[in-house]
Amino acid sequence: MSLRLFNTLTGQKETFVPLEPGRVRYYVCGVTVYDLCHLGHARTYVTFDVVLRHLRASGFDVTYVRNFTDVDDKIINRANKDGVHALEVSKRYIDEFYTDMDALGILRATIEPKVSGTMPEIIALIEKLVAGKNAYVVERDVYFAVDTFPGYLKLSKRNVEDLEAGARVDVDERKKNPMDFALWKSAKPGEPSWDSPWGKGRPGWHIECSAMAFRHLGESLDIHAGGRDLIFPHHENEIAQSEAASHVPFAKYWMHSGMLNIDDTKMSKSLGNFFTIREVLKDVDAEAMRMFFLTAHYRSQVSFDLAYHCPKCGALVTRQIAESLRHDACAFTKEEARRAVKFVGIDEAEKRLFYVYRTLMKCDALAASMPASEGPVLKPELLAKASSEFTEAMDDDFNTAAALSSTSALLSFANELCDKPPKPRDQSVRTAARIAAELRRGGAILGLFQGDPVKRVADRRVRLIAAKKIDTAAVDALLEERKSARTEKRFADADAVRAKLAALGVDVKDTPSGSVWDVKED
RNA sequence: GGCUCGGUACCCAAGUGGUAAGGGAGCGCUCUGCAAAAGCGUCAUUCAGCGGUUCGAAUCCGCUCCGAGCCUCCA
Repeated sequence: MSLRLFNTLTGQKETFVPLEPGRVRYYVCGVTVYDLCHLGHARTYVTFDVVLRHLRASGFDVTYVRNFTDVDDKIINRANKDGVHALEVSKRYIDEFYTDMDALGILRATIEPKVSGTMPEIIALIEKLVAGKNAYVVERDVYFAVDTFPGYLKLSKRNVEDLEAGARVDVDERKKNPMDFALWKSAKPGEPSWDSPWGKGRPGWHIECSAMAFRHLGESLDIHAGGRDLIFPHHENEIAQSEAASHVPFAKYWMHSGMLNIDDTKMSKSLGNFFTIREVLKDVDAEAMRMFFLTAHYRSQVSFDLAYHCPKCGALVTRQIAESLRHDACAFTKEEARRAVKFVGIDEAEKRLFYVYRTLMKCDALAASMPASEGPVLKPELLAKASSEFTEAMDDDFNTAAALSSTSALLSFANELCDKPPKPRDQSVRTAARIAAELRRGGAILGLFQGDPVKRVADRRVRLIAAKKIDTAAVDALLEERKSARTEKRFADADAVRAKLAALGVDVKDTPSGSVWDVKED
């Protein structure tokens, strides 16, 4: 089996054949650093992080370039608003970007260029386009002439008439065609600017990516990726300016990730219906968020569902009620209402994630109970099937949802095995070790299951105790009370104590070595 | 208005011509003094609707209904 991926350019799944055997030139459009990242960014970068990991696991030597757009109108606006220099704004949000991406386990790119560090290349590229008559200078601005590039709109599969019918294109008399876009914009007073043959100014939005890709990867890339919303105009314009200058195909494969919706509408800054990554991570596990994204195919649109609860009585309420800050006799603050919002999909993913970690914990314990030994394992066919299904799913256009489901049989078998290891014991021990290794192998490609299970489970417990405000001293006291009731065989009393503990959100588990407790799952 | 994509069980979701993966919830069972965890079983004669093509359709074609995205800055 070989890797197949969906190419936006051709509209179909194709076998992946890199331009140079064994090597992949991979470019992903990065963020404009003027604000904190939201969940939509998280989904996109998790998606392309998995693509990177799978390419590498498949044996490719990947050069991964992901840029930072640090010269842009929105950054300038932000700088003016905050009364600081534009570069301070971008520096700050690059740091914030790393904080969020690191939390989500997203790997650093091989090269992470910035627009501000690529000016000579950008200017040279624009000069080349002007010299080749694909671009023209008007006063101190430079525009790309879309009519000079026959392949224009081949990626988004539109035609100029359709776009013009939209009638939302800026009417600028100075452009030869309304679709022409700026390569260089002359500086307005107070803006950061760079010297150029056309005077002080800065690059237009699209040219930077072409210049950065050319500089670090050459004129032809294997894969160019980004969010679906970049297909037009951003990627379309990148193709036009790059290919007009180089006369070779800019990227062989174009990959686009689906949008993240909230309440059935795309999450976006302009609509204001967004959650920043970090505000959601206050309430949920980062790895669970990552897993949530991977339970759906990367090209499909994912809905981020919210469940609204009354902060006072806990009842499930409608969004309208939650926003009205009043539910029957309960009244609450906006902050309380926000804290009571449940992220349905992530909560579900978190349950599954910790089922995996508990399973790994049991496998590790069994594996460590005896020195490692050589020999056959139990159900080798189950292991082999899970492994090949996982790889096949990933090879089929990065079908992470199917890959994840291929681990199910392995997980239930692991639990069965660890709970009652069949004899001979050394065979069970080897099998547990093999299953754990296989789960971790697949997990590494998804960027999941790499934590220390004991630590992850313990940390989650601490987090849930804090979130549910469980009084551990009270729990311990009740546990003592129950212990004496049990030793005296006063089971009715013991059960009454169990009920009290349940009311506190605590589950008690009686083991041969005594009673332990955990936070009750919702 | 134009162009795309989608509608699969109570919920999430894979599957794009060979007879409906997986997960969550629910229910039943095993284990347990009770419980939890874990395991097992059960849970869509059917894939928005209606026609058509085919030996065979969730998958292909046509129409209808519904939802979303893009056409302006967006991941």
